[in-house]
Order: sequence, then structure tokens, then C-alpha cells
Amino acid sequence: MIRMKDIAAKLELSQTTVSHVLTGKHAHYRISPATVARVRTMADKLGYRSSALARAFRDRKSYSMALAVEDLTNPFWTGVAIGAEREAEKEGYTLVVANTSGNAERERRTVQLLQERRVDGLIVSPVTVADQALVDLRRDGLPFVQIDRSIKGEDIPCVRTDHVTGSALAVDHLLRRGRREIAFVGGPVEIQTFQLRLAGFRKAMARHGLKPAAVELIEPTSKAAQEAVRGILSRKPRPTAIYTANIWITLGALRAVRDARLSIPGHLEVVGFDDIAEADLLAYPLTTVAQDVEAIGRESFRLLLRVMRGQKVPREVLLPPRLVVR
Amino acid sequence: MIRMKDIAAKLELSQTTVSHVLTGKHAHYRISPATVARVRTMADKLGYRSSALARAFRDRKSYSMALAVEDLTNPFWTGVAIGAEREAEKEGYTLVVANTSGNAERERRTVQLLQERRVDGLIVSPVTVADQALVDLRRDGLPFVQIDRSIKGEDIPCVRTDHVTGSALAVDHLLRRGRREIAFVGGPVEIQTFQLRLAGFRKAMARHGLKPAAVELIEPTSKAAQEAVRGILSRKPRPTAIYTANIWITLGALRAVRDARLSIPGHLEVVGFDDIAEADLLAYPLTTVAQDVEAIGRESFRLLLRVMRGQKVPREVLLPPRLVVR
DNA sequence: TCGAGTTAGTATGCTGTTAAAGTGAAGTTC
DNA sequence: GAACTTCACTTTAACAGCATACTAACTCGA
Repeated sequence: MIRMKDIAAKLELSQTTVSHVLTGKHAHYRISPATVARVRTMADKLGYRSSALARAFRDRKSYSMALAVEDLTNPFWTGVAIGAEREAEKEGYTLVVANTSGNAERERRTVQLLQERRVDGLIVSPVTVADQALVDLRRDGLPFVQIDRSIKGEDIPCVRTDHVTGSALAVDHLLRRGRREIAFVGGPVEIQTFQLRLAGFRKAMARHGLKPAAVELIEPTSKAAQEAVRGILSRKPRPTAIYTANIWITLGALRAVRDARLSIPGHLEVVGFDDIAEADLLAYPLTTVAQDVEAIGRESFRLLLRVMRGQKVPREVLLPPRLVVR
Repeated sequence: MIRMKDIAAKLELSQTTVSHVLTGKHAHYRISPATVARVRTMADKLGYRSSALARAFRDRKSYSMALAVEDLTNPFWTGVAIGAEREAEKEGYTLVVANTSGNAERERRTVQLLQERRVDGLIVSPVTVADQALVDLRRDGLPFVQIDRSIKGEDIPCVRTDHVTGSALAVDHLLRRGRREIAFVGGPVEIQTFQLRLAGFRKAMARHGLKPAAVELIEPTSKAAQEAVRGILSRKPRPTAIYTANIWITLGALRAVRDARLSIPGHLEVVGFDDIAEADLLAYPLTTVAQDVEAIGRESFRLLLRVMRGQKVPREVLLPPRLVVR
């Protein structure tokens, strides 16, 4: 790899002069136009690539941020990543996307790795509400914000969709359509996302004097949901609607409906959290509570920047969900 | 941030000794067990995180690789990224995933950025068959391999699905089902992926003495495909099958079929390249040519490692496609 | 007391940035 | 015209955190 030193040697200049030119500070240091041209030409000719590594080392600032999320096969997280990446690029930062696999131990390792990489800031989606790795992180002083959910008892800003309102949208929609026996299928409440969606569901039901027809908390996978919904569908009386709190659960529910040879909306209705790009092509009309995923990514990056600059930040940024009726 | 120096100062040891301990070389340098313990305890207590930045700088090796792909909303690329990431982690590397947006200029910038970050190697999916950025990259000596497609005239290894065979699978399937009037809808041939899929399609048809019912090359988006397929469906006679060369095109085609109120397989059949996780829930039975996306990621990472180690590498690694009949 | 075996320290370099200093020529002052 | 200043341009030196080759000091038994 070509270094500044090499360019300097070739031109019999000091490395400093080369630096002045290549960082565009030649005006400030009054480097002669001839020298500027010579340096630039030589840099080009040798294919010089400045070392962001060396610069980061010197500046004690890597100009990179990290986004640690749990499942990049989930379009929610992909969308968030794209939103954050776009904003990062605009601000001159590199975004490193890392995987926690929704696993506390892996999250701990990932966060440590990112600290070692000296990322300037971190956007992270806590695996559980009691996430020691993040409490430690705070102690270490690495600026970070949370996304989609937050840990308990620490005052760390969080960007997420208003899950409670999202659930209300789902429930109100179903009630408007005359469905009053509504079952909830969600993930574990250790994950705040599900906790809030469930709370919102209960609250919306209660507001109408209704009780959930069923509440199932399972692993948020299609398979587990398929199983759980199979159970729900075999109940007598059968619920007239199911509210599924996550995309995988929604897909599992639809599979269970198919397996039971029931029809939507004839036998029951399904409303799911998270929109599905191919929803219009599904065999079943599926209403969803859609989140503005890229906005979540974008806003969390912006929030992180504010945190890093020591500006005042809100404790929570809630983005409104949107009901997509089909 | 705590440095080795800080630990050394606290313990009244030299930085060297601390380094010896923390890099696990205390046996080799015969550091006394007591000292080892003291150093470790202090490192722990202070929350020391070694600077991968400083190490990378010193070693002139960042232990990071990059994967540059064009569209992370496409499950193909997400899958590839996950496969590569998994393998990278196994080998002690960090994988940086970068976006080229399928745009030559952005690709050039991305590659340059990655070079500046001093990634040790690069896995890249060339935007076009004549990709100057990659020819330059080769000159710079950065080890890299190609994924899914390759540039012309350079002898750079490439990992991809056997697109030609994939097309043959699709055609043979349709012919077995008695469909002989098959239309092809694909992306621009500047992208080798589509070029090969089209070539495979033509070859398979020719082998049976058939001519394509239509060949449409469009932007690989659902919208463009919907439009193009609308045209195809209004032809007289109407093709009895459509082979769509990419996931977005497939979805667009299905939308066009829906808009035309045609049925599958009654009026026509659709076979698409790339599998869709929710395919079983779609309103139309959809047969697909599935790729082992994670294997592509995994194998390309392995190949890259071999390149970096100067081992002999095949020019091409072809992974077999698999027909998923629905 | 010599040397082997232990244990720890000194010095150096990796690349880029920047404050501070230097150089040589032209201009100014007494 | 000698001494000083100014200006335009460039260099010197130090530093960021870690790894390691080399060096040093100390202990102990022969």
C-alpha cells in the first residue's frame, strides 16, 4: 500500500506537505500551486489511498457507528439498517451492521467487539429488558441509543414505533368489523416490543369492555405460531379474529388458518404487526399495522448524533404506526 | 478509554508486560502467575477494551473483510450476507457489509472507502460486466472475489449459482407440464446474472426445438415487470408460461396475472428464479428455482481466504440450483 | 562467581495530522 | 548598507495504542 511518505519521497517533499495537500488544507498552509499539482498527480499515479485506519487511530475517532440488531432476515431490521445507513452516509459516517441473534451472550460479545473496533456510537436493540451488557456499556461511556425497545431503569433514549397505539389500531379495526373475540399471539414479554404490543392490546380491549379470547406468548417464529394458532383455532367457540404481534407470527398464523381450511374473512380475520411487501399477493387478505422502518433507522441515527454532541435528547422518540387495511 | 498504559501505571509494571499478558503470550515470555493474575484483574476492573484500531494499524491487517452488494432488501443478498458473516466470524474476521445500490459510481466510491478502511479482502458483486473499479482494484492488489457474476476479461474467481442450469430446470419443468409457449422476463444483460439466465433459457428451449414466446429485458423491479407482463398477457396467442428471472420480476408478474384476472395454473404458469419464503401462502402456486444463498456467502468467503493465503483457487465455483415445485 | 533460568523493561515502528519552527527572498527602516 | 521584518512556502517533531525484538536485572545452584 502506498503511503504519504512514499509520495513525499518521490517528490522530495516532506510528508507534512503531502498531508496538507491531500487533506485539502493547502490554502491554509499556502502550499504553492505547483506543489499542490505535483502532489496530486503523484498520488493519483501511485494509486494512493489514505488510511482511514491511521487517521482514526490518531484522531481517536473512527467515523463509524454500529447498528446491532437481532435478525437481518426480518424485513423490519433490514429496513431499519437501510434507513440508518443512508443517514450515516449523509453525515460522513460508516455504519457497521452487526448481528446479535437475539441472544444475550452473543450480544455481549458483539458489543465488546464493536467497542474494540472503537465505533464512535452504537444503535442497539436490547435483547432483554434487563440487559447487563448495555448497563456496562453506559458505564464505559460509549454513546448509544436504543431502537425498538429499551432496558429497564436506565435513562437511555429509544426510538421506536408506538406499539401501544399500533395495537389499538389493530383492535379498533377488528371491532369496527364486528369481531369481538380476539386472540393475541405474541413473543415473550422479556422483549419489550411484545410487552408493549400486548399491553396495548389489553388496554384497547378493556376500553371496549372486552377480554382477550386468548393470549399466547411463544417464540416469535412461524413454526411456533403455526402450532399455537392451530390450538387457538380448535377452541370452541373459535375466536373470530387473531392479532399477531410480529411478521413471523403472522405468517405462522396464516399457515395454521390454511391447514385448518378456514377462510379469511369468512371464518376469522387476522391482523398482523409489520407489513409484508407481498401481502397483496397472499391467498388471504391481510391487514397489517405497518411501521415506518426506514424512519426508525434514520431517526435513531440522528438521535445518536445528538447524544454524541452532548445535545439535549428526548428519552423516547415514538413514531406513529399506520394501519394497512386489506 | 482505558489503555494498556493505564493498567501498567496502576500496577507499576511496564506496558510490555501488560501486553504480554493480555495477548496470552505470558507463557512464552515467562510472566509470573502472580503478575498475570494482577494484570487480568486490573484489566477487568477498569473495563479495558483493547483497541482493534491500534492493533490493525500496527499489524497492517484489520482482520476485517467487506461484502459489497447491491440491494439488501433482496432476500438473496441478505442470505448471502448472513452466510458470509457466519463464516467470517468462524474465522475470526469481522464482515463489513456495504451497499453499491447497483450503481457503478456508488460502487466505485464504496470500494474506495473500503480500501481506505484497509479491509483485508473484498467480496463484491460487479455492477456491470465491464467494471473499471474492479480492474483498478486488482491493480491495487487488494484480494477479492466476485459473487453471483463476474467482469469480463479478468481472471478473478467467482462464486455463483449455475444460472444456466437453473434456467434449464425451469424450462424442463414447464415442458413436462406441457407448456411450450414460454416467455422470458429478465433484467438487463449488462448484469451477467441475467445474461446467463437468458442464455440458459434460450439454450434449453433450443434443445427442444422451441423458440421463446417472448423475451423482455427490463429494469428488475416489480413495477417494470408488472407493466411488461401486462403486455405479454395481452398478446394473441397468449403464452402459456412465463419464466421470470428474479424475485422482483416474479412478484411483478404475479401482480400482472392478478390484474388480468387470469388463473395459475389454469391460464398460464409462472416459474421464477429465487425462492420466496412466503411462497406457500401466495394466492398463486409458484414454482421457483431456489439458490442456496447462504452457501454462496459461505463459499465466497472461503474462496477469499484461499486467495489471501495465495492458495490455488478455481476460477469459478458453481453451486447447483434446486427446483421447488408448487 | 559464573551462567542458566526467570522475569520485566526499553526502544521502535506502524501512518497520518498538526502545532511550532525554519528558510530564503523580498521589502523596510534608520 | 546593515539589521530587521514580513511573507510565502515547507519542514521538524511529537503523538495516537499496541506488539515485539532486543536488552537488562535478578535469583539460585554449581
